[in-house]
Amino acid sequence: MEQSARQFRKRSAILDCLRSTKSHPSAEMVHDMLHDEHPDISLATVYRNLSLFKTQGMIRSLGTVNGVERFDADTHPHVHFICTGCARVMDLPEVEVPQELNQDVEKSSGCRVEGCQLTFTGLCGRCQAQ
Amino acid sequence: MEQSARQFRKRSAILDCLRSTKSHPSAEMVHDMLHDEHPDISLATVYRNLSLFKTQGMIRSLGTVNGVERFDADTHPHVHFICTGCARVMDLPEVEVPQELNQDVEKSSGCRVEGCQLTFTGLCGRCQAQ
DNA sequence: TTTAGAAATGAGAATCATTCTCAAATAACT
DNA sequence: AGTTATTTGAGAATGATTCTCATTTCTAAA
Repeated sequence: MEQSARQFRKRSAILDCLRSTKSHPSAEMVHDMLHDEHPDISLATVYRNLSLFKTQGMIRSLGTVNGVERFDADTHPHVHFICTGCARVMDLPEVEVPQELNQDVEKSSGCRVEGCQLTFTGLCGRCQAQ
Repeated sequence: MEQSARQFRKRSAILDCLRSTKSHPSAEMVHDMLHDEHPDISLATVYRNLSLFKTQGMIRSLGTVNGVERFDADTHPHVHFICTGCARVMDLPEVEVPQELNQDVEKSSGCRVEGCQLTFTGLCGRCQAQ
């Protein structure tokens, strides 16, 4: 039996929240953002469902920033910038992801490539001004 | 006064260990590898010195794999492959890092780029065979 | 609609990587 | 040797994440 969107209210609220933000939030940030609409949601439920979505390939993990895992509902290949000053994570939609590299990697290493992550770090404009 | 290599035996042992391996180890892996030569070294000292080297730019962090931070003494730009099966981290020396992207990022985003990380994930040859 | 079984959730405990504290050891410089 | 600054070991503290289990919510069939 298929799951309808309405059946698991908390679950879909978590996914909707992640899909409607560009902040690449952590589990705790998602929990905070949901607080107004779902004040009774548990942090464990947020963690649980983010893990589930991740294993299902519905969302991606961007790795950890300052020891905290960050998530992205946009699973299309794109580039990120992480500010070492304020820990913001931003998309860099203008930057091309070199898709042909996947082939190179598989050829030269014998590894089967399932994902690719290109991330720049440095100071965002806001943090440079300070 | 400069620090000679011999002054801080534990510290330089940690750096030497990281420089002499291609396994991109975690703090605990470094601690284990040092056990024969330095059975009295503390895990806290390994963590402490890896953090120090990182802030000094002598080593790089590759981010976390399964919740554990991995380190690399090779600070030259190069590409990594992380196996989702066995958590091995490998260099991909054959793959070119597109250096000119740094300029593109700074131009289009206004961010000051200080680092760049290109990482592929998937299954290594060993894990594909299983 | 009721009911039984399955899945999801909340609350808080447990886990585990990492950082911190502080006293002891070691090194540098007189 | 004596004095001071740095490094270290041991274990406690921290903090993000996961786990447990009782409760709630949903599903499917009667």
